[in-house]
Amino acid sequence: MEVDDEMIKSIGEEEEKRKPIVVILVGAPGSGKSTFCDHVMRVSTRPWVRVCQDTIGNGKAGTKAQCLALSNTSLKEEKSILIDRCNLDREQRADFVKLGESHQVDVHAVVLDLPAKLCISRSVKRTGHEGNLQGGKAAAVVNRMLQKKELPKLNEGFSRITFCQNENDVQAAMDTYGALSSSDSLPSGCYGEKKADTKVQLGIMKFLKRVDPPNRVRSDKTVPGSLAEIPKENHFVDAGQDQQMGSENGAHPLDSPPPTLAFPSISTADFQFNIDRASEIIVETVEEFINKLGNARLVLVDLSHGSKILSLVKTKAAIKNIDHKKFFTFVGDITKLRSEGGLHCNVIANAANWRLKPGGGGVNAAIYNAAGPDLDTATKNRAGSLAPGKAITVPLPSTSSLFSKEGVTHVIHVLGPNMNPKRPNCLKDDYNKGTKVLREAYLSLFENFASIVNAQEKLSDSSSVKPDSHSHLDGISNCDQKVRREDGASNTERNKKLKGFIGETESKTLYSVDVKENAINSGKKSQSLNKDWGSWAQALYSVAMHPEKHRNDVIEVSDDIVVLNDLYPKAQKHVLVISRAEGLDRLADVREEHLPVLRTMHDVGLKWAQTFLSENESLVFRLGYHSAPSMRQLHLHVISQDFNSKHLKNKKHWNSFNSPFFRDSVDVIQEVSEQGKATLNEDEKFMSMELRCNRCRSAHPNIPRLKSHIGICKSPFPAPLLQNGRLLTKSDAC
DNA sequence: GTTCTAGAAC
DNA sequence: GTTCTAGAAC
Repeated sequence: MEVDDEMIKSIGEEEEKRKPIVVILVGAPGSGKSTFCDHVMRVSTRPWVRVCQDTIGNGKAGTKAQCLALSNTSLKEEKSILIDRCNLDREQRADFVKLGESHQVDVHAVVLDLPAKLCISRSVKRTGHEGNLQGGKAAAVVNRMLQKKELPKLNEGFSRITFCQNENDVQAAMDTYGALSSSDSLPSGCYGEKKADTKVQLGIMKFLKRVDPPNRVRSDKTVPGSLAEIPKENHFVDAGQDQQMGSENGAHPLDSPPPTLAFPSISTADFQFNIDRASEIIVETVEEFINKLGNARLVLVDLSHGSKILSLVKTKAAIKNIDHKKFFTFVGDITKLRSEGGLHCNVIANAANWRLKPGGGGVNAAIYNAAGPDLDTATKNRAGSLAPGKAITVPLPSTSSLFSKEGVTHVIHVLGPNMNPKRPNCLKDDYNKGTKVLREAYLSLFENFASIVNAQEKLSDSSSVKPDSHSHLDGISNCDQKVRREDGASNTERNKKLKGFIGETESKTLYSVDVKENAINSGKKSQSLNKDWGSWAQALYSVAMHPEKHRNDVIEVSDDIVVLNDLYPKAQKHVLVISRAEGLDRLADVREEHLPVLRTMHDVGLKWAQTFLSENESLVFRLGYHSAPSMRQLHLHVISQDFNSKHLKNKKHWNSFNSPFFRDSVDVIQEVSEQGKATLNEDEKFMSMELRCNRCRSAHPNIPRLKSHIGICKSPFPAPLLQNGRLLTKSDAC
């Protein structure tokens, strides 16, 4: 931003009298509005009042009306006011702009238009949550808000608008407002509007110089800070016309980059696939896929400046007129694209080996090194090997530094054909087969990426819908509060609200329809996303990600968990407490950092058991996890021990709750806190164990006989179950 | 996860 | 002949 010093100094010459102003801050959560206010109020000699919807309610959700009331009083007292709420769209600002007219004062806007990723990371840090889930949600909320962003214009009623696109701009604006004495005023007009901003642009150009010869510098205007835009102008020969920047009438491109897959050239390094043929295949498969990807982008990455594959692909893509906004090449380290390259790629592809093992060299070694051991663990949980031509998606645990530093959420392992006689499965010179396999590899890679994009779009929809349950709140203006809520500070109200759904077992039919639809959808869209989970196994995942779409089945929802009645209860009372953490598919994924989730799930489970116990004292509850669940998404079973259900039909049903395969929640929590993970008794042998009564331990030849026995057995439960709170009875609940 | 059903067990 | 299990398909 360029503040005109001379103009500032000329202020206040005509007016000696104190004249308050209204400064409306405009910015997403995490853009620095409160910091701005604090700074100005600390250094200024002018009396300021900060009108903050977050704090105005004294701990409760503030309202816009309260903010307006405080604004009116303050202006009457000749105090200037700082409106500290998001104010991202015109409608949200309108009432505050009107204050100018009613109090005959100037109304200014200070737009904190910082990169989305910065706002997101601040939002996450501010609320003290660094985990995957919270981070992802904060991101979704901030992104969603930014989509609705309407930058202020003078004709809304502002006399002055200051746009800040980076920290320096913000500092300058804080200095400007901080320096205002009671009688000063600032000149009217727009300041720091988007144009080729030297400060930011320099930073970008410095980077570009490093990674690519800088002989294609564009002179047209760009959006500073919009890192998503970087590659377009630099990585294709004849990148062509400016297609994206035109922000003529205030329509600004999003600050958050679209979903982006960075991938190395497959098989052309160690596997010695002919580079020219490979470039053909890349361009062809990209061309086939690019239009199926919405606004998502594909980026071919190579470390080397003189990369032959990049230049061949660039040329061929240009000939085919492939949209360079959606596909471009990039020179850089695939493990440092964001931190060193400023290119945010949420998904990266790994040129894997068939054993899916770390090390070796090249991209595989680099990615495993950068990701840390979590990638290996996560990969092993998905698959043990990979066939040439195939790809497999591995969600990156939030503990991985690739996740935290680079914003990579998924790694897709791809195995291409090998033409190198010194490596396994060499095709010798069979390029017929090699071409087919390489093509298959790229298509599989892009398909996996498309599945991730689909899943993330759904997630973002979900996050944007959830706050609507607070429909009494004030839409976007409450965004700061919403983010906080997303982070789990206040769930009780929502929980209470939804608790009313309990007992609506009739809704099962609806749920079953949902499940079927979901199965069909995921069968189509996510076929390759989770090869190890059948399409039918996605139902709980779907509920966890989109509880709002399953209102009839969900009996409780918070930021961390969803509770629903098991669709096929195996006992009189059988509910599932499902974690909402993306990537936490099953007990095997649970690590020490998930302890808070486990404890929350346990507490929620206990609460439900107690609720049921208060309705029926004779029940006994057990809380636990299946060692190897059939359904994706970590879920805690809260199940009464009568097992009186028509849905309990076979040995597996029984043994999954009555053998070591069932892991008590208390034990899981203890093991995870002591050993960092839970013991899994996954062996199939537990499923085929003889059928024994859960009370007297008597054996029974088949399910019907067992069921008739347990219907009458009144023996006490075995001693181990009575210890450590594994069983919950009425007396425990009191 | 369930459903369906062939064929084993009774 | 009927009951029950278990594997395939979804």
